Amino acid sequence: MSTLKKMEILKSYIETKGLKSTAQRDYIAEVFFKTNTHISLEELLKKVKRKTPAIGYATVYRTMKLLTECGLAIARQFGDGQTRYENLPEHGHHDHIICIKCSKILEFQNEKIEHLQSETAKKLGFTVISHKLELYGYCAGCA
Amino acid sequence: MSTLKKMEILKSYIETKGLKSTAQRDYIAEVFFKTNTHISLEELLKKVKRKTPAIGYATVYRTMKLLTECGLAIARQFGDGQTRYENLPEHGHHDHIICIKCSKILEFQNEKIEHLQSETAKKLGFTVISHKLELYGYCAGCA
DNA sequence: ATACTTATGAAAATGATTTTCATTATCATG
DNA sequence: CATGATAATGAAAATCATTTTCATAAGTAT
Repeated sequence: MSTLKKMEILKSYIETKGLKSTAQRDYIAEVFFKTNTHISLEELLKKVKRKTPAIGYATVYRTMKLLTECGLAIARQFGDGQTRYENLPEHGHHDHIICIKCSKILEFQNEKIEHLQSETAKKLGFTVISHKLELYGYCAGCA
Repeated sequence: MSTLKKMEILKSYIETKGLKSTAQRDYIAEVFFKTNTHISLEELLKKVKRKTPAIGYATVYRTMKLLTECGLAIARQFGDGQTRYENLPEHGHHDHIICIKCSKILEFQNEKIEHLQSETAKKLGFTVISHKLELYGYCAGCA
């Protein structure tokens, strides 16, 4: 989904909820929609402050909560104590592999796994709509 | 794996690390190994305090860290801000498939998927230690 | 028993996130 | 376009889970 489309969704969500549109919120969302990693709040705040140093971290927290609420961001905890926010990918879906020592996160796709998943589900009478797959282990550097 | 076997593993882990065995730690581990849900530290502490009110929460934290380290517990975050600990199931590992309509949860096992996972990880330079796989969809009754 | 080291419990510290509060900005309406 | 009601902001304080500190109390090898 494009950034433009996401901004539209946000706008209409704000309208339906009777909220007000603000420059800070729009800018935080805009910066976030440009990311393609699992960004922590701290990192996002740093990015945002480059142009708008006056912004407070509470506002960033509030904005990310809003984006999570309306489905434009996915909040994930990988076990290092910090929530990371994932921007919906432009094209399709991916899974994660996380280093339990250095917290490095890689993304991967595997058609065969996806296929096996729906097959396994079918045997149990289920139709798969979505899934979450996270692998935990040691990366090359930490092995 | 039986509770007894887990206690043995813990004991040998403690020995190899040059740690000392204590009544508190043993008791916390024993109580934890009897659980079969995703228990929070608070809940575990409450259970433990029924018999040993003098125990401090720091000790429970320390013990769960130890159990997690030696693979006898799995720490999970479901997004409510609290870490939950999963006791290794009696019989091997399983994943979950969840109906998004009626919330039914089934467990399943699939060797092929596990194999593909470690293969995929290897290509990325990772060694897999554990994983989380959750399928979401409609069960037979809700399709 | 002794000496050395680890474990414990209570309290303090930490770090991420949330809330409070005074002030400012938005927006529908007159 | 002024107004009034209400939401949003930023800074600071509060909260909550978790970790660390520190003095004291075991555990263990000798």
